[in-house]
Amino acid sequence: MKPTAKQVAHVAGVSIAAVSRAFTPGAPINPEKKKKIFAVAEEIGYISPARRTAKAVAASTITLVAGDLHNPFYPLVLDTLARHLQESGRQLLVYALPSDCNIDAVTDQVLAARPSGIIVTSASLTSNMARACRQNQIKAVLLNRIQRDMRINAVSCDNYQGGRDIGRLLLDRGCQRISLIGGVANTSTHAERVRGFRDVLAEAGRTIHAQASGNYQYEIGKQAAVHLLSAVQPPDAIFCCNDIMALAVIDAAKERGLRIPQDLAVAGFDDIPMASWSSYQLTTIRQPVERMVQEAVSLIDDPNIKASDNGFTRILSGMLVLRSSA
Amino acid sequence: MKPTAKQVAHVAGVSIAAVSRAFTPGAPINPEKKKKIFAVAEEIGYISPARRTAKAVAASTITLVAGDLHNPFYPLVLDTLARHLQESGRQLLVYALPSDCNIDAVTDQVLAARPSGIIVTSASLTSNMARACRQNQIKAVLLNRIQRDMRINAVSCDNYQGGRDIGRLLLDRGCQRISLIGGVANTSTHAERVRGFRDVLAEAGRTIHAQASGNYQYEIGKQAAVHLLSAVQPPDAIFCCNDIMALAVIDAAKERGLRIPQDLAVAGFDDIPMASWSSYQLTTIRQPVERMVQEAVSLIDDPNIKASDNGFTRILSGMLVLRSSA
DNA sequence: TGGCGTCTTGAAAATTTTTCACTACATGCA
DNA sequence: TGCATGTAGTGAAAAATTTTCAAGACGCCA
Repeated sequence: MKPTAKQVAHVAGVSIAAVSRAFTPGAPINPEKKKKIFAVAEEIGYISPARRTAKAVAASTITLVAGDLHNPFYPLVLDTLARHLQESGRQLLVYALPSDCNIDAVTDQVLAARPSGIIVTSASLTSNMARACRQNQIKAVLLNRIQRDMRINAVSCDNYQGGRDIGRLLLDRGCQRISLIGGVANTSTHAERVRGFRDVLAEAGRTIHAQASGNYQYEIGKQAAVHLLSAVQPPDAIFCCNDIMALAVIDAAKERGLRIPQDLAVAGFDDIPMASWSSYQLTTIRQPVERMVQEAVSLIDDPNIKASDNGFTRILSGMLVLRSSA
Repeated sequence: MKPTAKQVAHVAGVSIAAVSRAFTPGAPINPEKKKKIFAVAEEIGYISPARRTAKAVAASTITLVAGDLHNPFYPLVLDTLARHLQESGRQLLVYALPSDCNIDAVTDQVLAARPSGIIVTSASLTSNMARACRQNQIKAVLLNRIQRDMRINAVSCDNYQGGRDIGRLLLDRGCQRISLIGGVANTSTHAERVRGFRDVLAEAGRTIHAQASGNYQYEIGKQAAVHLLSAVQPPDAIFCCNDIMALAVIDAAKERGLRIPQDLAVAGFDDIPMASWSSYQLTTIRQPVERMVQEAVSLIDDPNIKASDNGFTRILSGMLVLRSSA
């Protein structure tokens, strides 16, 4: 038996007209009464035909929640996603997280729009948000990040293999004091890139000569480079966990009159457009952005995957791009 | 007298149930009959309560149509706009124009979503799109571009004054062979920046020593630089109409062993994050992104401004940012 | 040809939305 | 202080819309 507004009115102790008014945008109703009506409606599973229509219209929308649009890698993701959705007549909603907020700051807004799926990138999913997505039957996908404690869908480059590839390359180049500038410590991108890098060094009987943290940003990455290059035994190679930091390392090295790669080999991760600029010519791992976007949308579109499932993870190979920095 | 579904049914020669089905997503109805019902409904001004609700929900949405998210200036615009809208409980829809398409490619999609306003950036508005916005009572605003033939709202940096400021600076620096790399010829950003630059040189009895076109892109800008620097009398200063091209010029100059700014002074326009990187330290005009975004949203929100009005233009001052490149 | 399944349709029933009269409350003015 | 006015919220009832259901049309297969 399908729930009706009449039942909502009975349970909430209001008139049927009040229930209808609660669901009609701009109709006069006491806000507290409106809240109560919505609570009861949700409890018994009632949704007005008008809201159902609004929901159906919104179902052709996918939402991107982006934690960092200043890193040139993520505008690429956004651009690719927008074009991909447009090709199938769909729309992209974008939420940009302020740098001092976590995703809980936008959870209510994001879910209120009833998108058919949510893609989160360069931000961590909170358990609050994960629960809310499940309750609202809205699928969420992490893009370029994996959170194993969250049971959430994820699409990521094979960061571990990328880290290995760079480690192998620097060893092959004969580098002796191979060092590392890491990203954000509690992210899978950082952890896996470092783990792959460290494993391949260990397999060759080597350890990371020196390590600093660059928070995935140019300025902090540059400070980390200055710190490492000031050591008594400075590195002769640095793997940076993303390109922006690697470009900062190159800048810092040049300021000290170091030649790239003769005095210092530098490698990054991402292959942002700036990596190919003449001042940098950065050797890096190219993330397969097109494929990653396709897979994320696929996960959302797959009818066999439910919002309440335990999460699927798809790992896609990156590609080593050789330029003159290492 | 408010139009009813009963009237639509009478005019279209169908039942009231058919009219309701036409407006209910997923309800079974012959597609041709559906089209006819919508046509009649539009003619007499009928919209079902369900569709009215969907429309009201969409009215808290603003759409950004972006022609170029690869230029780091525009992700900044997008990020600023998204955050600005979120603060007032609104949502941002994003459409990314493929590089071989004009805005007509997304007009139907964009308008079908019934946003409360459309912001177009790094793309030209077509007369088709302008007309469609007026018919649908949806306000459009050009951001960082002005099209005087379109009678459309626009918000822009004072490109003319910016061009003047750079010209004045290069003259003050004593540069003799002051040259120019332009952007995209039929854009207001190009035209005004060049005009300001040219006017200030003319006022000092000078002309532009040499000129090339860089299409606002790194690679083409670099080719233009190589061309200018290969001349018998190469420039000792180059003003590039955007930062990306200026960074490419610096790269090209360094490849030739030229010192910046002693052998070649370089200036740009935008103040993207990369302009402050150590390899570049670019002197440029900073566009007031926050203010521009605020003004664009203001134009959309202003109840006294109608979609059918002749268009308002707001010009905001940029700021000369001195670094070591000029 | 008959049976079955699918799609579309209008009449009628069910449900939702809107209208209207009323109440309560706040504000301004004499 | 009392009265008039305006605004916001409300439920009953009228109006409008949506859904249900039975019927017809059509295509396919044995």
